[in-house]
Amino acid sequence: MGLAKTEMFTDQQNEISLFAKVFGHPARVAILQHLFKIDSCVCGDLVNEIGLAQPTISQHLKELKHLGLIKGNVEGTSVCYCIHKENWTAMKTVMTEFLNQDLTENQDCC
Amino acid sequence: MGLAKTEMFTDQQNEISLFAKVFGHPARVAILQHLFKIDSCVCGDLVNEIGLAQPTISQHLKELKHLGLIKGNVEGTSVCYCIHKENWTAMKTVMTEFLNQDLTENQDCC
DNA sequence: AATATTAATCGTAATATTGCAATGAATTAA
DNA sequence: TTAATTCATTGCAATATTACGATTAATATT
Repeated sequence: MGLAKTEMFTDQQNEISLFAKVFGHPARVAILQHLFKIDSCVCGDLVNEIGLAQPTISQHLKELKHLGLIKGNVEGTSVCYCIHKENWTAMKTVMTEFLNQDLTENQDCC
Repeated sequence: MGLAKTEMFTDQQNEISLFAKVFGHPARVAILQHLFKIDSCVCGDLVNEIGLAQPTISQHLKELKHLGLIKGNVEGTSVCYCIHKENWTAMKTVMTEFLNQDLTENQDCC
């Protein structure tokens, strides 16, 4: 039905999948990498940087902001975006724990 | 249009988003965590473990297998699944590099 | 052979996502 | 005040995803 039955999973599983989902589009990956690369706020040139229309970029930024991974500050007519450090670090903890599950005892039986 | 314009992004950005997308559903997160937890092959009981119908689980397993993150071996009438260690490690390298982008110089101007 | 078991596939319905043109809201510049 | 700039929002079309009943395919058991 196109709808995840989130109630049958743990909070942790749902949290991991929500973070992963937002990284599940190359435009959002590109936006985040650009924000890291310029290492400060970016005001408006994301539309030129990425090759998508302004409403599309705006929508992707909204999703990143909704998850708390970026901040947006209004500066006159433009808006400045940057990585939300604390939240990024918190997200990294959750995702890293998932990725680093222990493999050492695995018998590799297949 | 519901279709990512992958050709306008780098191979790395597309690869990150593909891995992330497969983690973007709690059922697949739960399947992977279960495979790690039992630390060996699991033969068939994933449908009981997760609360979804057999065709749904089978579909999620297919996606995980397609990305190479799990292996599936036929054993009689059942199929045994386990984590594909090498590919998991390779994926982890890609994802960790993305998550660990340097924040130290960031001015946090917002 | 007939039946049971297990898992993949097919078909379909419901919902979500992506992308953008058009528009709107807010500020700045003239 | 009028026009320009910048970005958010709306509305819509195209496509993707999720879920599952029904079926199929393959092997195992009797």
